[in-house]
Amino acid sequence: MSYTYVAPTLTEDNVIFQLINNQLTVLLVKRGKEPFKGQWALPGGYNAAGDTTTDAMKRVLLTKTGIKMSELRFVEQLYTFDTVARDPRGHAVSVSYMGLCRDLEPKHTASTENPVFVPVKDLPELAYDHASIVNYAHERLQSKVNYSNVVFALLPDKFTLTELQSAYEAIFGHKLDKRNFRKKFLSLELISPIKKLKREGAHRPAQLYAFNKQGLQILTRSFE
Amino acid sequence: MSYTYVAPTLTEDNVIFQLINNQLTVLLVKRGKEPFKGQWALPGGYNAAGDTTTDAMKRVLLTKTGIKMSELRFVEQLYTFDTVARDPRGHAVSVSYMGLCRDLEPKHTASTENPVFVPVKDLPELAYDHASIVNYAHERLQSKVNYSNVVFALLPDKFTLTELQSAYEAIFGHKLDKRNFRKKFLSLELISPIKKLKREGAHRPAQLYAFNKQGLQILTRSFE
DNA sequence: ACAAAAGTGTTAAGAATACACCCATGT
DNA sequence: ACATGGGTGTATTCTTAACACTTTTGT
Repeated sequence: MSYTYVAPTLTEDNVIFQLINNQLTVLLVKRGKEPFKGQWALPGGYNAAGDTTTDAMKRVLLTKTGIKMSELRFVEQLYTFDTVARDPRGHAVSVSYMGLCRDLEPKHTASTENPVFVPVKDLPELAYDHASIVNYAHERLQSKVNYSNVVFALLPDKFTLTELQSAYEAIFGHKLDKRNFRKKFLSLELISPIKKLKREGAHRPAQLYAFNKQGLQILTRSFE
Repeated sequence: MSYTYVAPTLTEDNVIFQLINNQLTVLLVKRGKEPFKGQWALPGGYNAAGDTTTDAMKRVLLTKTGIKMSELRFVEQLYTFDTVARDPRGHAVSVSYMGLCRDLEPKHTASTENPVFVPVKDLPELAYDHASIVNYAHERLQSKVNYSNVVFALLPDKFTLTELQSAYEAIFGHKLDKRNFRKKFLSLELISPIKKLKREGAHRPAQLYAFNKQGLQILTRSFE
């Protein structure tokens, strides 16, 4: 069988989230070529023979947005879509990944105009089926923050409880009760206060916290 | 770029679960060719250009196990693995799917010896990375029965509460409390008693139940 | 003194858990 | 009459949800 085998086009698409001004944003690029020239799209591209899907992700991200994969604090594969090919051949298979980061500035690169983080609440029309991929990623993130500490990847190393709560609110898209949030989150024993306060603005300084462990932890008792 | 593009080998692997004698079983085939000749493996194969991943699944299942995809009562994509190729070329990308069914008998086909449902608790050594794929699928199923009615796909249309509980126990791998299970499951309002009893054996006949709705339903209030 | 965000507890309702006996049938 | 699996309720603990005022700072 294998001697006549021809593989379908394999592509790779990325949903990179970041919190900016207490808003959840996603990294988009403006396509410089047909198809969908001039439209906003997720940064994505071809996955060539010899490259694993993470190799492809690394290359695509760097080429299209100037972001190094090592700058992402959390990466997870999402789903593999049967989709429209990037070229006129028609059908393609596209593996999508979600990445979480903080404080990243995408760079203008040769192959794309204007990589930029756009608030998820206010997305422009996207090329291909990318709107549904963003949606899928957002839902995954929402459920993941519920049963893990993955929010660490979107926060600075030292953060206040208000910043933490605000991250959850940005991800869920709704407000949470301050006292209940603090009580519940502290009971998970994922974070501890550090010997430092955040002094900023004309108000009482805030206790800073840090996560107890680096990396992903899965909770038995879910959050929200 | 696309004129020099060569795609990696794309394959497709299936984890088909079924309940047999109150045990969760998974469909395996004995490989007739190298590599891993003579070893047990998941039914899988090539995904060729022009075929969507579900096209590939349909073909692979029918060819290797004689099972029609339409006989599966639930299908869900699991994960896409960077893995060892089925041929000596090395690297391949493999999309895996989970399927749930009941009362299916796999058939001996030209391309495989002995497709057979094997208890998940007592798996033989598997080819490739298939042991970890089965494990991944099992975890997905365990979490999915918790927040959905997906267990319907493994049960007959009419079933007793004891059969339902036994399905959960087979999936979780541990016993559940009878009174608490019944109280909790009935409170979800997914099933209703029908006007029929199951009479079987020298004991009190059992009330039969049916799911209220066909197809997958997601719960807000999780199960276990 | 005031504006602004930080911090803090209690009550009530609902959910989860632990647990043991009687019921209806076939042989 | 007995063996077999079907069926049922209560009390306790834990979790969730609703809710408002005081504290500390900078200006």
